[in-house]
Amino acid sequence: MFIQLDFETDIPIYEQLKDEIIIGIAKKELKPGDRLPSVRALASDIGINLHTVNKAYQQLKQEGFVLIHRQRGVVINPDGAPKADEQYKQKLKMSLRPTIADSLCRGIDKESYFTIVEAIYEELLEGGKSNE
Amino acid sequence: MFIQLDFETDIPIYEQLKDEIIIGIAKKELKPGDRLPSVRALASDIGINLHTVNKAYQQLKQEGFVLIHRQRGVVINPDGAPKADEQYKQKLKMSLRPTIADSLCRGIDKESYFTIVEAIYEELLEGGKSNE
Amino acid sequence: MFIQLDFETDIPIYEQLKDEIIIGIAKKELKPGDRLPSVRALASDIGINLHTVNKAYQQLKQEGFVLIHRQRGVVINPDGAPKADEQYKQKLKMSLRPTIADSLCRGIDKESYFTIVEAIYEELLEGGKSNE
Amino acid sequence: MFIQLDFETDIPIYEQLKDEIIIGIAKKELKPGDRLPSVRALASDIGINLHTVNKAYQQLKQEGFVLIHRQRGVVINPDGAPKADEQYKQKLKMSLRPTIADSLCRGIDKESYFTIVEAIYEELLEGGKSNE
DNA sequence: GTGGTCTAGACCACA
DNA sequence: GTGGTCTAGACCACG
Repeated sequence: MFIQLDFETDIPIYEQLKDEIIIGIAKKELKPGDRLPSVRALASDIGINLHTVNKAYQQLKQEGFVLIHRQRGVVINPDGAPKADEQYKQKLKMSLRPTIADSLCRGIDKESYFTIVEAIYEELLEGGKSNE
Repeated sequence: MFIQLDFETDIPIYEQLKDEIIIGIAKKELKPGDRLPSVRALASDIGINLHTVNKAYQQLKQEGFVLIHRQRGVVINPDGAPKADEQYKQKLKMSLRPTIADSLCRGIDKESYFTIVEAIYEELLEGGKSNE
Repeated sequence: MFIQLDFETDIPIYEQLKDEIIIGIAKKELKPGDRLPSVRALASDIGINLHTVNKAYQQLKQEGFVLIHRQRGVVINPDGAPKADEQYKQKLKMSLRPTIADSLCRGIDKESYFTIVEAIYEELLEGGKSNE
Repeated sequence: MFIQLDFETDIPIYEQLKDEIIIGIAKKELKPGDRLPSVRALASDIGINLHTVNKAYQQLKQEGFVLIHRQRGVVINPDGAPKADEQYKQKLKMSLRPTIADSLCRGIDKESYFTIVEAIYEELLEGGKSNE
């Protein structure tokens, strides 16, 4: 489980951190019940601000990916993340529409798009074998 | 071609505007050579500042979707948008990975995801029949 | 002597027109004493506004490239353009510095730059053989 | 590194600012990785609006001269500016042609022109010794 | 502290 | 009329 951040992009660091952790969960490199490093440890490890790590953790908790125990620290939600409801799918669709429209304008047809998505699924599903 | 903006979300207005226009192009409601409203007209139409509209137009110009023509104002690029290269696909993939991982964690499998994407393509491709 | 205008660039049309005429003079396609088309003729010929052509002509007059006679219309200055003084050279240098700096940053060394300039001189000096 | 602006000329301030910074990079007064002043600092320093500085910075970013780094602010691109391709050279040539034609008409021959360009190169290349 | 966004209102150049 | 530039001042997100 490597955390790779890009300080030059305009995606906030805490978002990137969240994303990396969620990808880790999706890949099953992080399993329900697993402990995450402490805010301090992770911050100094990556070389970023405490608040930044904290913000990521808080949002992950808010979204149900992790639980924050006083004693045990931050752990991956043993029950797994909350299942997607219709509202989630609706938001997903809304967020996807602009990028799909953009790629469509640039000549990426449905098949090419699916190929790309397929590649991501493979990376997420197969990548889990080498469980870190 | 209706421009629908959400002033509550944290997506910048100029981004939403860009997205709407790109979707319009994808749906072929906006065709190569078509004129867009003037910054002032559109701004007062939507009820936002002309600089915000201008920012959207400038970025669309920069990305090759529109030309800013001396006489005719802002025009959909007659040559269409620049075709996607490998770099674009790579960036697309990178931007898609986190959302796919997120939905995967929430129990949306590949088939469900494809269904959603499929629905978007239908909306974009079929919507063109009723040209605005 | 073809006037080629680009309506998509951000260089004003009257500037482009001026440039084309000056290039014509440099190439000796336009010789001292030659008449230029009337404002009206040229405007309708190129499909631009009267005022635009007029502005170009006025500035060419102002810079000494042409004379505007009541009867004979616009003619290339029989005495040639005014010779460059030190002030002109100074301004030229100032205007060149940023582009040279830019190309230098992008890896164009002095030799490459000279090669480009050389090509332009050839085009201007040799092109005159086929006098329009 | 002094920023010298001319408020009389019709060259936009943000362009002059860009030019000054690019010249600074060419002269190696600004080296890869160097930080530029914050928009606010530079704006109040020069006595212009922060949006004007921002516009210059944004365009420099867009052209690859600087990165806008989350933590470190605006930084000279550590990898240097993107190398010139054929398209760049073509545009350079196009932009040079009118000024060369103009100076040619005014009696500046190739040798005189080269002398001027030579002087600029000396200023840019030698100036680096006295690193500000 | 940084840059990002949005607003408001001004003036100018261009066609 | 169009877009381009500049100013001024506000609020927010990020780290």
